[in-house]
Amino acid sequence: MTPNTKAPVRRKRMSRAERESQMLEVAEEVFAEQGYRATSMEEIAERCGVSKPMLYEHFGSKDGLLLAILAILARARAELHHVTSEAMALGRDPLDVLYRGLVAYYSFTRDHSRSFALLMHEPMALPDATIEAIEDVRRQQHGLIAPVLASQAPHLDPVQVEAYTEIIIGACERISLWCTRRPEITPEEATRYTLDLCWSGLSGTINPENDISGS
Amino acid sequence: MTPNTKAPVRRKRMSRAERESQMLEVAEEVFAEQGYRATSMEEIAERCGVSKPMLYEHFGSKDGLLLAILAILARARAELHHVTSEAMALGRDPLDVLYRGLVAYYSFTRDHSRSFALLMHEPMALPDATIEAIEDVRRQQHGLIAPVLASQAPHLDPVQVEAYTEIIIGACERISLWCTRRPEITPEEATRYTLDLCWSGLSGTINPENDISGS
DNA sequence: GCGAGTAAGTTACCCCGGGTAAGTTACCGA
DNA sequence: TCGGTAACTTACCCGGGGTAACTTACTCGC
Repeated sequence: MTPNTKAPVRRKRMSRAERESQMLEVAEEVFAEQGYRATSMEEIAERCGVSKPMLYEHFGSKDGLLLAILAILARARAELHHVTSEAMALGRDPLDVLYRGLVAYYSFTRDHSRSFALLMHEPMALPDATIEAIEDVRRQQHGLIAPVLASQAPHLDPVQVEAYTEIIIGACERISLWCTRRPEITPEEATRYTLDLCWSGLSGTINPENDISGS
Repeated sequence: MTPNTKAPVRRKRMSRAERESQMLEVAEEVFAEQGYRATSMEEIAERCGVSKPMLYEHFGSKDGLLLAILAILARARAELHHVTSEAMALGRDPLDVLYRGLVAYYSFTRDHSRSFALLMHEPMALPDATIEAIEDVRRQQHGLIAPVLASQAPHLDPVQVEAYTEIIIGACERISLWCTRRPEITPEEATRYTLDLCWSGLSGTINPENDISGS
């Protein structure tokens, strides 16, 4: 008798803009929950209370949908860029500039952690076991680096050791990827760059007397 | 008349071990060429001169095949770990230890660049346009960071600026990911850790008088 | 009010690619 | 030479991305 036996979900008709933003919201949530590859368009559509072709009407393809989500992120990012640039302009010295930029970056990634995870967390599309394999590589690196830090600087608290270790791992990954784009860089040079920065730091390199504006 | 009109590829029968290693070799190549998602089992099978179910016989699934490749990589990595550890044990001071470790790491990633790219290059499974979006984020960061370095340290050559920028980007990505695992870390703390390392470097933190062995 | 036009939505389908069941071929040892 | 088995094939299933063609409901001019 009750109509909901036949119509369990109250499917409302919506305007294009309304529907679109609802879809984006749902899709971001589902992607973040299950990863990109594991999520079917069917499921997103269902959760929107709508059928699959509607999604295609709005976004063209699964990739298109993801791109639309990323575009939102890009707008936020543009905002970040703007704010950061202004903050940098206010910095009195390079250290201050870096400080402001970093705080903005980390705040941003925290406030947008869902989209950000979608972007940077590779879980998205890789087979589960593979992610494990990748993390194994990192754990191994962690196991190599952290003890050195801990034993050499016993006064550091464990969280600090962890943070430094993460930084070094990130730096290594980035640089070795960079090396594939610049094959002329030898491992020794790569090492030198890495050590210059991680060991000596920028403080010695950047002239503290300069201020941020070029002149 | 000639038999190769009907049998273009000379499909030889092989022993299990022979076939398996051939498959791994081919698969690694094709994955590296086209990415994981874009590669079909059919194509790998074809290039092996064999039919699809053979792949499944050997590896169970597409993910299994990738895992088997990664396992090879893991063995090489174990080798690296061993070599690196020994090198580290020879290091006279922390800097030397880091130096040896880094050279080993970068040499390894270069020598195994194909598998390594497979592992670390996210292209693997993400839609192409998405990769572009991710790279956009990085380019933006690059655009923020590189000018600061360049203007503040004019004596650095461009390659160096690029390297340092890559390191900072890598560090930021890693730390912000780390923050999602440790939500109690504030952006300000994250910034402090990043700056401590990238600005001041480890040299001040690690006591140079300690030698590598704990005692 | 009422029909035309359009935007929102649906059903039913294609096809590709991962994965499998069942059958076929070639090698090897007794 | 013949049986057994390991290497291999054909022919299929099915889930999910993507589309064509059709239907429903709101809106606006008369």
